[in-house]
Amino acid sequence: MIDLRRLRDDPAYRAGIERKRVGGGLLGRVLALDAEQRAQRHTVEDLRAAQKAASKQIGRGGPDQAARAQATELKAQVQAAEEELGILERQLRELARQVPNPADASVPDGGEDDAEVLRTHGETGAAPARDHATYAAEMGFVETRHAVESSGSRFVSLTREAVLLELALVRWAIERAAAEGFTPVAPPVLVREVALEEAGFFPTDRAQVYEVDGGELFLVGTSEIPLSTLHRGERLDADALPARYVGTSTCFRREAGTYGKDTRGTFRVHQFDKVELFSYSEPERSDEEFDRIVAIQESLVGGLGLPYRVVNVAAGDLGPAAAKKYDLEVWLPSEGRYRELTSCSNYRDFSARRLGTRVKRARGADLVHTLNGTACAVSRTLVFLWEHYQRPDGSFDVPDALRPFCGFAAVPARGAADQPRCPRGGRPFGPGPPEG
RNA sequence: GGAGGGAUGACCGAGUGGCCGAAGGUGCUCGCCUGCUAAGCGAGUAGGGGGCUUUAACCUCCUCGAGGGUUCAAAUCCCUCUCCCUCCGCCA
Repeated sequence: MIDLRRLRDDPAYRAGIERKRVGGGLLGRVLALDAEQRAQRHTVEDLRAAQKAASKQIGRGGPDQAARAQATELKAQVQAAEEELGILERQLRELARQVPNPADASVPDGGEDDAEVLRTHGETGAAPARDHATYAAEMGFVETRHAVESSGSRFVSLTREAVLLELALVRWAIERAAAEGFTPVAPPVLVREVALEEAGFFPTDRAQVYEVDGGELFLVGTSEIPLSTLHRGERLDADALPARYVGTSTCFRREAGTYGKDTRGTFRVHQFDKVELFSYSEPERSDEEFDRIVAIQESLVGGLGLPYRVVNVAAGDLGPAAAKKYDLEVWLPSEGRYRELTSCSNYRDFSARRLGTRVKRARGADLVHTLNGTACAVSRTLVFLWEHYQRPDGSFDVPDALRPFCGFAAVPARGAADQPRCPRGGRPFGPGPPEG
């Protein structure tokens, strides 16, 4: 939710919203309704003050039929005025929640193709013998046929060593985040609508989430949602900030509107596990916190030895809640281009306003800023590992960072004939021979 | 799944129709006092919205889990919802 007062008083705030390609007229209608609503509020409050005063008089004096009749009349007026106010408030809220968080001044103009490359790290290489999807299938790291039969397209089973790699990635990312002061959380993956709404997802992203239990609950697309409710309705002491959490959960996304995109492999799937960083920050410190999260992301992606670049996402591609977003894009050799692996967003006070999460100040309390960033999106990370860590002989080399967490250093090459019909197909499951 | 009890300020806790945004206590802040500490004494101490405004002050409305209702008047009565607790049943 945006700050209506700033919208009306602060031209820069409004300009930041307009850079997000807000449909013409929306802001004008919001401002007009806002003014109307405040005027009506004034009317209601005056009437209600009169009614309360009259009511107090009755309480003090004895039975007085005339005073009661007058109070009854005032009551009717208050009710009528309140009804009008209620209508205006609902209309205003409905419109206001369509207004996105303004883009920061440092965000480039434009859309998907206008991200600004900030820095590049690591050497890009030639395409491997097999792309990630072919390789994963050959190695028996994924099972797609039966997963698709039982669940549909964009569902896969991870199989054999890939399962241990997944656990290793999750464990590694959580430990790294914990070492940076992030408290581990394994939150619920089913949430009420209100949680999505307050986290800044509804109404815009409604088509992206799965409904469960007749619409009572929703499967989260990211643990950011339950993490954002951790301090809902609280006023935090300044010394409790920044409050940092690292969540791990399965994430569910409908991926509506992506027909035909990234249909091979596990690059884009409906269900995946993800480790997510989330910070609550004092407002004046959130830029610092943002840089800190990005630094952690770079150390994670860099720690896997993947060549990446950091891009400053353009205003039109930010999404409603983010004021600023950096993506880490990793080189995908088979496609010969950088693809998004992680991203970090500063929501400023946009979701804190609905969540009611504040920090105590000498006088009063201010809304906190919330930030989130991917630590490790497992299925997509595996895509990059499968291309960057397949050796010429077809074996798979486990990145050094993960070896202590998965218990093997390599997986021997396997051909098409080596694939089990299913994971329990009578073939030995387990780590390959120790490296060296 | 069935039956009952509960949710009040930073915390504990009183309050069953008006003088209650709310006793008392704890905590916290400031002051006093006492070699230091502890104790003691005095004062203060909710949040949010709107108006006005440079800020503050001031005015006003809302908030006693959430939403709705009754009433001139609701923390208090009624309804719905959420959450917590106890007992019974069921399943691990």
